[in-house]
Amino acid sequence: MGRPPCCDKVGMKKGPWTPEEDIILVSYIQEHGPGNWRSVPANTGLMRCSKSCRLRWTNYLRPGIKRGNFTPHEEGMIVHLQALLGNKWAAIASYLPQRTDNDIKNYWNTHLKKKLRKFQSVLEPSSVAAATDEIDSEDRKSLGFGTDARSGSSNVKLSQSSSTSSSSYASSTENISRLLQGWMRSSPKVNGDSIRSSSSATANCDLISHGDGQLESILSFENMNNVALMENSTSKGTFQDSGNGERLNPEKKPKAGHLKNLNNNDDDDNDNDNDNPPLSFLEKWFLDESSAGQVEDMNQMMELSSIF
DNA sequence: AACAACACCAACCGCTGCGGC
DNA sequence: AGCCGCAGCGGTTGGTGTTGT
Repeated sequence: MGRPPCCDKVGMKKGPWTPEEDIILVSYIQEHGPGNWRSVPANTGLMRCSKSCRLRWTNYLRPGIKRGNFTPHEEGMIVHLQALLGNKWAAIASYLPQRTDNDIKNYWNTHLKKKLRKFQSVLEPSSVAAATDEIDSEDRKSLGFGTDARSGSSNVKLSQSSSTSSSSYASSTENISRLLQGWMRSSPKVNGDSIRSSSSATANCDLISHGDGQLESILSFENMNNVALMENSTSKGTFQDSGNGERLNPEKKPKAGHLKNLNNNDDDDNDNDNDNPPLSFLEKWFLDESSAGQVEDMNQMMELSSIF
């Protein structure tokens, strides 16, 4: 039994969104702000269910979304966080504010899982020699196994087709997003700082190419600190985009129990959360792990990943 | 050039948990 | 206290583009 799906309503449109629909949705949200999704179809005349509207907004139209290739740093973050959190894509996405959970999930399923598998198979004893040949340097780098100094830019092309399916329409929605960036700056509901800080952090992420240490791309102090600072500076519930605040605010996550679990509930009554940034556990973890035992941890991570 | 297989990703589906009544 | 509606989340699917034969 159960409740009938919200989209069963006769006349509800499904499938890809058209630019016109996007514009309607964006204009509406521009005017009323995100949230109260149920009222969106009714008030806009869109023949879409509320879920569909929310999804379209959060995964595609929301300003501040970065599309296209994942940087090695982002990859590393995802791998690391996935090992930590499991398939809690929303939680993972909260640490990559410019990426949606859907994006990360897709990227994990289509790229990273394979890479990790490849790594794992290659790391089997007796095949270590072959490993260096089988794994291309990009994989090595993005998975955190360091780069050789020759490999230059860290902004490697991760997937030959990560942008292949970007249709002409995709770029038009990018335009919509760009337009919204302007709106965000002027809208009182919007915390433009979050976007700006995110952008700067990402810019830093893009610059990682020290190339000498192992796990550099994953565990760079600088970059972790960027993320942490970013979170800290905005952690009082403001680390969110103009949107409904979902996903971008780790403090909201306890709903799903992600970080609460992480923080080891021994202390979770200890309501000094206001003093402790939500990332304290992760920060420590990252920082500790980055300073020692990196390879072991990577191996451990690989083991964890093998579950999938 | 045509077809098949593969890869990618936007969108959907169904479940869960929270909050209001 | 229990029910109901909603938002959010994670898994899955289907359409489309790309690559290989």
